[in-house]
Parts: sequence; C-alpha cells; structure tokens
Amino acid sequence: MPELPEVETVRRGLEPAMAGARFEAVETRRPDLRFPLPERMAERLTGRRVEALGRRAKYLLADLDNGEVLVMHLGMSGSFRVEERDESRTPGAFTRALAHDHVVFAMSSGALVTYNDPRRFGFMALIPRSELATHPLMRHIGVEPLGNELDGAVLAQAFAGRSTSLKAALMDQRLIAGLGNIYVCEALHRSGLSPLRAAGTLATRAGKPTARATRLAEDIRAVLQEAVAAGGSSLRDHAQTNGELGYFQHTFRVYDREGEPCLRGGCGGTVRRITQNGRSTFYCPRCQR
DNA sequence: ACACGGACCTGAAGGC
DNA sequence: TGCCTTCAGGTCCGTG
Repeated sequence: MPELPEVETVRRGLEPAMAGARFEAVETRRPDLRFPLPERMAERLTGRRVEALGRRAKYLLADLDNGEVLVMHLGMSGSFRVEERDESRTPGAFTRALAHDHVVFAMSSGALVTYNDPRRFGFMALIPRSELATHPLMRHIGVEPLGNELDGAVLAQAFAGRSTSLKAALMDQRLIAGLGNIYVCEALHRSGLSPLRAAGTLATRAGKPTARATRLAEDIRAVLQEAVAAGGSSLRDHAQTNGELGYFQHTFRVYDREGEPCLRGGCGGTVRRITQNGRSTFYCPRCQR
C-alpha cells in the first residue's frame, strides 16, 4: 500500500489508537518480516507508552516513553487495522487471526492494532531516538514534500548535474522523501514533463530555479495533498486502518491507464507504459516533454 | 553515477 | 479445471 499518502493515511488512522496509549500486550506471530523483528520486541514494548506517532518519508515512527522509537515500514503490501479490543481477542489468545497477521498490539486505549503483510517486505525496528537521524535507515532521506521545504530551488539543487531520468530522480528517496511509482507518474504528467527527460535539465539556470522545476515542485505537493485528502489510493489492498478504501485511484491521470486517452484537455494523446529502472512508467508522449 | 538484474515474498490476473 | 507467466504501492545489493 505504501507511498507517502498511504502511509500518512495509516498514521492518521493509528494515531487515536496509539498516541498517548500504552502497549498492554504485544504478540509477534512470526519472528521475521523482511528482517528479523527486534530482539524480544514484545517484551521491550509491553508497558511502554507511545508519546507521539509520526512519519518520515514512508516510515511510521512511534515515539516511546523510554527514549526509543518503534520504526515501522509497510513494504509493498503491509497494512494496519484497528479494532476494538474484547476479552476473546487479546494477544496470545488471538483466535480469529487472519492470514498474514504478523504483529498484534493490544493498546490501553482499548484498540487492538494488527499489522498484516502478505509479502513481508515491511519491517519493524527499535532505535534510540538520539540515533534516529544518523541511523542507516534515515540518514540519507531527502526533503519531505509536504509542507514548505520543497520548492523549485530545492528541486533544482537536487537535480543539478544529474544525467539520470526525472523518473529515477523522483523515485530516489535521498532526494525527495516518500514519492513512489504512482505519484511520480502522476506528478510528471501534471507538469507536462517526460519521465525520460534528464533530471539535470531542470537544474538552476542563472542562479534561479527553472520555471519547470518550480512547477514540478508545486505539482508534487498538490498531488500528494489531494491523495492524502482522499485517504490515499487503494489498488489491491486497503489503505485505511478501518478497512475503508481510499479513493484517489479514481483520480489517476496516467497510472495504470496504458492505451487509454490522455486526460489533459485538448491533448488527444494515448497513455503509454514503458519500463524504467525495472518499474512501469505511465505517461503521455504527446504532452509530456 | 548510473543502469540493470536479482533478491526478498505472496497472490491476483490473464493466456492457453 | 488447471498450469504457466507476468505483474504488483519498496528497497537493498552486486555487477557492469
């Protein structure tokens, strides 16, 4: 499920269940996801209080009252669901677990929070807060695209001197945090930029970011904000913690629309699918240059 | 620097 | 009905 809008949707769904609440019981139903779960994770979490639930790039960050952070990544197929606890459904006596339910948190808020991940590309880690910024997982993460930091100048700087494609540059988490295959395709279409164009062509000119870079920064922010407002995109999985589908997928202009007409007014082009860096790229060759 | 293939996993969908 | 291939929202690693 997870690009920035989906992860942010999950964060908002988990916040009332987890922020300010304690882990009363934790069940790990297998020892590993993509990586082994943290040593004695259940023990170490039990009794801890979540001070805040944050997000950085595609990582969920539960700040704990002992100075550690529970870092959670959803991989390709991870999801959380939040249910009301009842006596028959506490961890350790979880009689109605679904396939691929791997970790269960029983919170003092009365919520039962279950992590489900069929492909197990997700992972969890416990890291001291003081080491988070320099931890290998976080150290090289680029600018957050929501908020005010991302603008044409930042983009132009990030792209300077890069011969790699715009698609690859935008997918690179070291430059901009949280974009993935869908939203890169969508942002580039909004900006009328070819995913094949060299990133360096948007770099600073004469000390100022190009108009294209400024436009792209605005379109990235817009598409992400709209997607968050829609509760993310739901393709094969549920994005939201209450089981409801996000609906931004109905707004895709190019993603997964190979062979269909370009939705830019007056363009008349046809959406193409190509492969870049091993991933499908959808774009309109007519209006994206 | 960068492209590419492969790795990690499961499941859905399509072709035959 | 099956069996096979391909593809999927992510990231990491090795090899050119």
